[in-house]
Amino acid sequence: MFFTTKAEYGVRLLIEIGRQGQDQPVSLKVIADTENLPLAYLERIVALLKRAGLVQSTRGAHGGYVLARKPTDIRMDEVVLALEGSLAPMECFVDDRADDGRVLCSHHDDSGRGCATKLLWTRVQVGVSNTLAQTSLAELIEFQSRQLPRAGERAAPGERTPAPA
Amino acid sequence: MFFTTKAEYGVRLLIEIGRQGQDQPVSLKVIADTENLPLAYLERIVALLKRAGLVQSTRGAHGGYVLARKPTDIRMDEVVLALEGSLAPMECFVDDRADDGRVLCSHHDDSGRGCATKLLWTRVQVGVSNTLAQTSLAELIEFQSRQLPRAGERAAPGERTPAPA
DNA sequence: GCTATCCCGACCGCACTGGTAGGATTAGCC
DNA sequence: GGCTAATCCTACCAGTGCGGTCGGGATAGC
Repeated sequence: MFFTTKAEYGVRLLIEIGRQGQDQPVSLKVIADTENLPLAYLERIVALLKRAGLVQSTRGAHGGYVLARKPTDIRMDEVVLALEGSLAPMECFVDDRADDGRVLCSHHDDSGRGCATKLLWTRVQVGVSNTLAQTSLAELIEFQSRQLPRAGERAAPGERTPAPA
Repeated sequence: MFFTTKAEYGVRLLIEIGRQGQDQPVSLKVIADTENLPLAYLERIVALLKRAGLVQSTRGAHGGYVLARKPTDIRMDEVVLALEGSLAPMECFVDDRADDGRVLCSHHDDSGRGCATKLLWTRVQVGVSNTLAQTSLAELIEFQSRQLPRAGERAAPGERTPAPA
């Protein structure tokens, strides 16, 4: 597994904000309750989303968070990048370059050649990035709403949707 | 970053075995020296590759490892899967299912519905898997050989290939 | 002023990663 | 038969980051 719960919780946060926050801000407490997630931890995660300009906050009573943009304009590559800090599939591949732009690859810096593994990880990173970019928050909100027809509603016990392949 | 050095070192292992081991087995010592990697650690990594049937070993003096198949028949999704244990992008997504095949998702097991995040991580996993599957060991060996024209040879000091975009 | 909420830094246990140590086993070779 | 080169195996260890908690400060509605 390579993404942490930051990505999981953060995406859920956005989905819930999108679903419940049409007109007024959504408090973390509500989300923590409905999603059954630790509030204090969510606070730290939503800070990442705010820093990335994906949500806006209102302080004080009846405060909370709203999406900074329309859900159709929020792509998941932005979101995951904000939450995880990087989409690089390998340590030696995170974007810390030398001043001249050369990529530092610790195990080949003596020869200075482009390593074959770099080719591979580049392809992976591009693939992940493209995949995430092709999913918008709006799509996930819509998917979620199909699963739970109305906000707060819950499936009747025993009536479980068969896993959609 | 989400792959560990196991994947990095393991892929390099295979490349070196493929490059140097046309006729005779390649010892880990040689690889550890040429790639400047810790021998004892490589031992544990190559064990993963052997268990997955990607390499074969010969014990004793002049022993070492050879590829179990032609490099063209070794796809990187197999390799990374063997090394990392899983390609699942999320913990709640690793393939440990209930007996009936239901996927366990810890945060939604009370409602039992497919979560929207699952949709997202599924796409990512398929994307990564496809990307890796489209790269064969042969391609990486060839790439590496272009960088270092002959085995053991090294670029003249100062003559550095410009990073191939 | 009370309370709900965002905000922020410190702290903490745990698991895993990356790596080491030491030895057992196997096999070529003189 | 010994020496040596190599695979194999288990245990160990330090560091780091993850997931989570705690306490408190700032802010705003009522």
